Amino acid sequence: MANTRNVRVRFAPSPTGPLHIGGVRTALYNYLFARQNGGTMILRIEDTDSNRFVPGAEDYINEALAWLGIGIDEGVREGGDFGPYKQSERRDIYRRYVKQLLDSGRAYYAFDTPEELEAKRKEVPNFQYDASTRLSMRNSLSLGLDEARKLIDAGEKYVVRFLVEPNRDVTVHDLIRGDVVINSKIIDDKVLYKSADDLPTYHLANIVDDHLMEVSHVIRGEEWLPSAPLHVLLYEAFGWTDTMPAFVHLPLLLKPDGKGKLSKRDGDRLGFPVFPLEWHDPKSGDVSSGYREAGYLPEAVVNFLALLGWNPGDDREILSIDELIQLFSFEHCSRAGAKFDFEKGKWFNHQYLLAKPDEELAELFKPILAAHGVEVARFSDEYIARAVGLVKSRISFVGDLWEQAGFFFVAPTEYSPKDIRKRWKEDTPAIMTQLIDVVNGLEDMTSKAAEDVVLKWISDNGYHLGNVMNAFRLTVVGECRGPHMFDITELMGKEETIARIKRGIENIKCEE
RNA sequence: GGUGAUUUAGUGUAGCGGUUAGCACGCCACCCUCUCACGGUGGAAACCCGGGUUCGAGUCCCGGAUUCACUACCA
Repeated sequence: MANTRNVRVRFAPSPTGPLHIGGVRTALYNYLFARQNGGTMILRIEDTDSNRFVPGAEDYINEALAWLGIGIDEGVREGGDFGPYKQSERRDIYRRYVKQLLDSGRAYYAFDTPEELEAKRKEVPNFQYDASTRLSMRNSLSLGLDEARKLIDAGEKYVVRFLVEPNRDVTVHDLIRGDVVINSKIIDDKVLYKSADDLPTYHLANIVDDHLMEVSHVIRGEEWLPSAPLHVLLYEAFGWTDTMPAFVHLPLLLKPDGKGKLSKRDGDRLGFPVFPLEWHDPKSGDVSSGYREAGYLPEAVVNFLALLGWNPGDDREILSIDELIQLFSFEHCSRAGAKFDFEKGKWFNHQYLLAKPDEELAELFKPILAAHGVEVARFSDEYIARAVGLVKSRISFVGDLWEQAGFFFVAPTEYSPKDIRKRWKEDTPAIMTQLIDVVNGLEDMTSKAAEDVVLKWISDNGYHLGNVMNAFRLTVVGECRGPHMFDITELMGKEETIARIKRGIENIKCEE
């Protein structure tokens, strides 16, 4: 049944902080699958833990998904026929279904306090609230329903627990892992609802919402695999097995070094972002770096993330969002966790930067120029775009543009000592003085034309090509690197070129 | 501890009984070259271990080990 239904998937984050890059990938896979099948992508906010609510987190999620181009069809902002899409606004619904479970004897009231439970866990090693222990606890099964009602009427706080029958093999059919079978005896009587805040826990809310929202495929992280059997049991208890969604548990994103799941802290520890957008923690005031602010292009992040745990089945790596949508499949999802490789991410960004039109990169460069005190208006769009075009093969991030192309906008005030030592000889100032005349006499500043003249002058005078060219470069760029020399001078023009050579002669002192 | 998942170069992965085990990032060398890049060429580098099945196993089966996740009135 589930296979013939309309594809409806959901991304269901908790607003407990910034959206983690692993969560972004889960959202992406949901999105790709939805688009591929002409389905619906739902964004559901799972805020059933009132204690962990973080202001700003929901906005962050929306902004991050929007930046990455992960479109949402139904959600808090988008609306839809299956709302509300925020769990804290669905209390009435959950109450109704909790009652259904209670009435059918599939759940019961429990009065044990968190303190009592903690004490029990200390006292009994590996304590589990289940068929073997529930009768020794304070609940409507051990106390009797009448007694339980009295306690509730007296205002005692309670929870509703799911009654799990032991010793049943529960099968979870996972689209990338096959059948996973586990025995129900290792599942505890999970808390489904807490009277203290009149809210369900994840498990209940999740199943009810997925059912009501007619979700066809549950695509989520592998950390949910152990609780999937519980979810299957819940679908059974509700009598919804016919329409139970298909399960897909994605491999986790792991730390690049060491062990374990990629965590919030790894970013700043290892020097790369683990969040899509920069995040300012409202409580601690801490700032965590984001891909957007680090100069990543959203298409590159999407492409990189898509390939972490999935492949198209061939050697292709640079894939547009449309290609990803077309090619995505669970069959080609890997099963093991993927270590996050920052270097590869950098390479992807580089590829996308190379492919991006110079004019677009120029627009991204302008604010950076301004931030460095450059009066951007003094330069034409064309000048900026051409400068960007000359250096983009050597950048990984938009932010690298300043380092690589800054000299097009500000003449060097310092010169690389290392390069001076290597290329600025005793006779260099004299040769540079001659070069001024040569450049001044240039009728055509076009790269090739200028190159022909200057190179001929060098060879006619028997000068050392490398030394002269690098000294020239030193005066114009400030160090011995950058694009083809005559591409630079073509763009800068005769006047500026000569001015820089003059400044170089005055300011560069050879140190023997 | 228990349960489940997992396992091909440093990393991400292809492979779906017979391949010199492919690709990409990173690394090294050379070429290009006025420099730094880009690009090109080449190189080092992998089937977790042990049993089986088979003429033949990275591919199938069993056992072990590994790593990861879960084991909350968190998701």
